[in-house]
Formats: sequence, structure tokens, C-alpha cells
Amino acid sequence: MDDRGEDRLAAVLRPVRSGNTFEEAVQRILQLVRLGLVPDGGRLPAERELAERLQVSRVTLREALRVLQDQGLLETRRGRYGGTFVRYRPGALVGTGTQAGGEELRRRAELMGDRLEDTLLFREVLEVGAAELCAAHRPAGAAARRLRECLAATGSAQLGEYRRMDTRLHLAVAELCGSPSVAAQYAAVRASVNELLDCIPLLPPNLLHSEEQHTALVAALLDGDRERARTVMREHVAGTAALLRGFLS
Amino acid sequence: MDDRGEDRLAAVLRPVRSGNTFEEAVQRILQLVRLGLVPDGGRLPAERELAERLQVSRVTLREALRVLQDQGLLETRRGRYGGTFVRYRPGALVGTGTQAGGEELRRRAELMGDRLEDTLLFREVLEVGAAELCAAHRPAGAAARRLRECLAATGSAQLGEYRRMDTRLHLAVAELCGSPSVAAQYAAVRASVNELLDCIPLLPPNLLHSEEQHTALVAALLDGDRERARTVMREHVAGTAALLRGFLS
DNA sequence: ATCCAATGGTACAAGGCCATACCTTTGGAC
DNA sequence: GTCCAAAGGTATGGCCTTGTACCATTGGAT
Repeated sequence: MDDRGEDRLAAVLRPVRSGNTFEEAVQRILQLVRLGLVPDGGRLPAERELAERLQVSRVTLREALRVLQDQGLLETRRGRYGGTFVRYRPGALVGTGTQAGGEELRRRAELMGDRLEDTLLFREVLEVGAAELCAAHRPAGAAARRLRECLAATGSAQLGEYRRMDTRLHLAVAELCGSPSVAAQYAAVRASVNELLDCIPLLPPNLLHSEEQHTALVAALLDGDRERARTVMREHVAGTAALLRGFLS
Repeated sequence: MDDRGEDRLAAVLRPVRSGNTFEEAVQRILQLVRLGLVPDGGRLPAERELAERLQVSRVTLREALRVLQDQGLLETRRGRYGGTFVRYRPGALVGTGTQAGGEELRRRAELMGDRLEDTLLFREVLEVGAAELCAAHRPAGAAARRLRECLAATGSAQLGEYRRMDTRLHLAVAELCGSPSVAAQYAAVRASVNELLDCIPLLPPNLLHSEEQHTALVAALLDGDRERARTVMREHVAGTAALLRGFLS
């Protein structure tokens, strides 16, 4: 051994399970909601399909759904054309000054503790890396269409739908970079970030700036300009990180 | 829903478990070995400590150790100052042309299938991102010492120890970037890469080139030069990826 | 020579998770 | 109005995992 004190094995010797199977299932369903992949009022895949895809027994999956029902986040209807429906309106941005949102934000940030900094750094690595890789692939055809469609959707989104559309665009970049692992990790990390972002109001000046960056990003991606894609994404990410840190101090 | 055919939920709706608990424990122990964090002849932490850190029952952990013992990768001795010891000599580089190694490499690459490309891309994102973040932190004090020490160790390593020291340097960068998640993901992905690299011979010209890049990398990191750190790391990673792809075609 | 602490080895009962099968509800198709 | 397919709701038996306690072995300390 050549360790002296500091633990060089920490990166490997960490828990193999982050909780019960059903707790992890809860987290995954929460990701679907926080990422807006299933919008308010939308229907989740059927229990049998969800269980199959998460590789969890239906019994366990139902335990997870039960928790989220009890929190009022999901509603179920029986019978054909029934299913599990999302009831989720972030809407912390209406009728609140920066006070109320700030309270909740601090509460949630407190809960994340040390993982907050980790999350923001990890996000930067994934997102900037994905942008560069995506540009390197020079998206064309269906990929290019998807990027353009996502960009247009952010531009014409209602205020209440902006975060959802923003998430959709970023997730598209992560998926188009060619590495499923990057996409999966980004989905998880972005769900955490959204949990915080949902607490702070969306101000028009920020939104405009964000849209300029989105436009520049997609242009760089379609041009296959790696350096520019990376630079634009880095600034964009730094912007939201600064926004969060600002509200937290 | 606005999905049309393609599955936008795939990044979230993936298995919550990649296998049995004991299989995942096996993978973690294998990581320790493949990363060279516990060298040949070295002793693993005691069963009780391993179980604690992996958050796995000792029974399950012992199942995992048993598998690796049966493969001859681990040996156990009872009694005080006993323990579980690593018996692992990559050494595919002695007495083989590129033939034998190429066989085994292709076999292992086949086994990884689609995950190979994913692994190489994910590695690039993590490694390049970690380098940039690490430089942004301008490592000083203990961090700077650790980088210099790791660099010196690669420079003076025996041929049989070079890959281990190389891994140690890269892992140090990932850890010093400030995000435990990045370090953890990198450890996993690098263990996979090492499984392949162990099949191909280490040629002096490649080694020299690699060492030049290591030196430049550490210099950039200590200078706090983000762009340079990123560029050097990108070329370095592209080098080993090209090496692998070359042996595979 | 004895003791002891650290390590691997073993046994058992409780709880978690799963596969499977079946029941109940619902609304459209006919 | 009847039927049926698709969805949620329920029950059972078995394997996996855990927590806990205890046994066996070893080599240094005394």
C-alpha cells in the first residue's frame, strides 16, 4: 500500500446501492416528472411496461408509485384508457417575490448538502462534454431536425413551460452526443438541478439571454464547430450556476 | 405525449439494477484490481470493512470474493495479519507478438459490444472535463504535490508497472477536479478501458509520447491553464482510443 | 508458554424483492 | 347491449440479502 492517510480507494469503495429498490424506483419516476418528460396531465407508461423497463417487479414498482400518489404527485385511474397521470405544477414563479422562493431553495439546497457542489460540477463536465461531442458528430437529418425543433419550442414556449422545453433541448444534446451513459447521467443530474431551479422565478432578461445562447449553441452544433459549441455551453451553464449561487447567498 | 416513435424516455427508464448485489460487488472488487489500486500481492481491506464501505452484507461480499478466488485472482489467508490478497499480473506484453494479444482483445471487445463506443465517448467527456475543472481549481499544496508525485512515478516506472502508474495519475486528476461523481464514474469507466488495454503490448515509442503528454498536462494543470489542460488531455485520450481502434481493425 | 486481537469461516432467522397467476374496473368496438 | 382489451389491484410461494451472533485460525505481545 502506498496510501498515506487520504483514501485513494474512495472512488471505488462506495455503496453499491443508493437505497432500497423501491426508493430508487421512486427517484426514477421523479426524474420523469422533474425533467418534464411526462408533462402535467400526461400519462406514465403502464405499470407492466414501467416495471419491465426499470427491471423491477411490479409489486415493488407499485410501492414506489404509491408513495408519489400519497404526495399528490400522481393520480391513477382504473380501466381501459386509465393509467397513472402526473399532477405537477412547479409554478413557484407566480405571486411570489424572491423571498418565498429563496426560502424553499435554501431548504432544498441544505438537504443536498455537499452533493450540491458535486452536482453543479458534474453537470458542467457532462453538458460541456456532450456539446463538444455532439458538434463533432455534425448532426444531420433526423438529429438536426430534432435540435431545430427543440430550439423552436424553447423560443415559442409559455413562461410556465420554458424550463421544460429548456430541459428537453439540453437532454437532446446529451442524447445526440452518442454516449448513452452521458445521456443517462445527465438526466439524473439535471433532475436534481431542476429541483432547485423550480424554486426561483424566471425573469425575462435572463430568459432572453438564455435564448441567445441556445440559438448560438444549436448553430455551432449544426456547423460542427466543436470549440464554439463548448464555449457557448460553458458560458450557458456557468450562467445558471451563478444564478443559483446568487439566490443562495 | 410528443414522442414520435423514438424513445425520449430511454435515458431515465433503464434498469435500476445492473445485476445481483453480489455481481455488483464482484465488479467493484474487480475495479480495485484493474485500476491497480491494490497492486499484485497487495492486501484488500478486511471483509468487515469492505462490506461496510460497499454497504453490502458480509455474507454477500464473501460470495463475491469467492468467485474471484475461484478464478485465481484473489487468495485468502486466515488469522491475524491474514486477509485477502491480490494475485494479478496483466503481463500480456511479454513474449507475444501482436497476434495473441489481438485475439484476446477482440474477444473482450466483442463481449462489450455496443458499450465499447459508449465507454470510449464517456471516458473522453469525463477525462477532458476533469482536466479542465482541475486546472480551474489551480491545484496547490497537497494537491500539487500529489500530481507531481504521480507524474514522477509514471516517469520512473518499470514497464510492467507503467499502466498502473498511468491510471493512478489520471485518477488523481479526476479526484482533484472536485466532483466525487466525476471521480467515481471515471474509476468505473477506466476499469473497463484497462480490461482492454491489458491485452495490447506497451511499445516504447507510444510510451515516450504518452510521457510527453503527461508532463504537458501536469504543467498546464499547475499553471491553471484550462484551455491547454483540456487540449492536451483531449489529444492524449484520442491517442489511446486510436490505439485501441487500430488493434481492433 | 500464554494470551489476545484481528482476521477469515459458519449458522440462523427475519425481511425484502421477485415471478406468477388471477381478480376488478373501465370504456370503446361491434 | 354485449363483449373484450387494456389498465390497475391482489395474493402466494420462493429466492436473495441482511443482521447478528458465534467459531476457528494465526502470529505478535507479554
